[in-house]
Amino acid sequence: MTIEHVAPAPRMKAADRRELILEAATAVFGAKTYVGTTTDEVARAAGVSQPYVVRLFGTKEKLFTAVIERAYSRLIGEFRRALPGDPEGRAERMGAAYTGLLAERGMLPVIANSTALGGEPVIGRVARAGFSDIWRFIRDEAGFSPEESREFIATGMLINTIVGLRLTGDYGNEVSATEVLDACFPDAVAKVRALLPQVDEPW
Amino acid sequence: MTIEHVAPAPRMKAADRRELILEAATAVFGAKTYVGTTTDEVARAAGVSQPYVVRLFGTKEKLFTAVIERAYSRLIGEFRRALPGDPEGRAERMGAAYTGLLAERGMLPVIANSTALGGEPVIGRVARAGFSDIWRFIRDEAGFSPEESREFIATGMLINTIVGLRLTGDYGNEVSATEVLDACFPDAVAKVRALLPQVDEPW
DNA sequence: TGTTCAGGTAATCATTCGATAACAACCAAG
DNA sequence: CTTGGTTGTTATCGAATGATTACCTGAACA
Repeated sequence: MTIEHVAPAPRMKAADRRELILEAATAVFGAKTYVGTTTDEVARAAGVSQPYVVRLFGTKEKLFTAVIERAYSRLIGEFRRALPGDPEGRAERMGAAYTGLLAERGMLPVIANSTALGGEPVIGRVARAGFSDIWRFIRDEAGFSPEESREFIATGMLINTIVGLRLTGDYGNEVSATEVLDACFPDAVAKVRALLPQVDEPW
Repeated sequence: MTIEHVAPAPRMKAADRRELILEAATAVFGAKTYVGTTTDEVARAAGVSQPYVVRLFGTKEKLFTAVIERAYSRLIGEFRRALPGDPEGRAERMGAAYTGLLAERGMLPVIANSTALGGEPVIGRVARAGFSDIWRFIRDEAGFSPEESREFIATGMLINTIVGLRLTGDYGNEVSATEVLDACFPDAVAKVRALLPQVDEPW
């Protein structure tokens, strides 16, 4: 635990502090994976003490599930805002909404990593629920056909993989990485690239 | 550490023992994620002592990278065996090779999880290298077009996600899981479903 | 102006877990 | 046989880290 005598954090309503910690936690968990990050790192990123993080969320696991739930919730919110308008461009707008959310620190890696945690008893349930919500939204609210849904989700998973692997960092330097990105995002390479390198930036 | 007085493991050539441990480690890492599994669990799954696992591989991290390298290597091996024959059915045969490898304990979750670990300095390099090898194989040896490659990989990532989330098996009734599966694998639902539930079975 | 409670910290504990050391049995070669 | 390398073990350490406890402090309100 880092002992770092510091002026107490300025007073704040617990709800606001919670949101602030969730934002910081998203960034840290996103950069270092669930088990790889300590509650102390989250606390320092949020500018509070480690015990306070634990007290506000109960356990590290609960903190993480809160982060995941928030991420999926935000994602659906973005999708919903992209809904109205010409039905023709709906998929494009929703895709843009997705990449838009990527700009938020840690948001995408958290979502991407969550899909690999189905084996964890508690976290897995939350991750499945989040994914199911997305799927239902796409089918019911957005009205995608099965084939459209599959295509849309698959593209999202591909983005997740590319970001998860940090392949964007190798673009231009490594042949295969360059090729993968060119093949997967013929139109949007620049956009995807511009958004993602910052994923690991120190907090 | 589990103290469990046990008759010494029967003697074996170190190379064979290594392979045996790698197989066991694949199953355990696949079921519980990298940081979630202990070297002691791997050791017990392999029927040897924990310190011996560490000594054979140096560190837990090196053990895991060995597991990943082996997984991608096996995967390319399977793909290569599916290559000869009518070029028309090549993609189908390779897909079958993939799902075939899934039957091996932990193999798929290890590959799937590896794509989320690009942020780890050492493991990330290995994961990227493995993915790049697959990509190069698909382009160069299998001769897929960019669009075919993208489609092929995307489908694989979708499978990874579904398995990673454990949308199959016992959890299948929990959510719209069957719907996801039906939409994503209209032809192969039965096959995929039959293969995957066993991912987490106790070792 | 006292008092009460929410917001927050410092100190410390209890485990867990990867790693190390030291030792023991087996087998092959000279 | 005995000697040396290989295969393995038991015992134990040390660091990391999530959680707990006890305490402090500022403001709102009577």
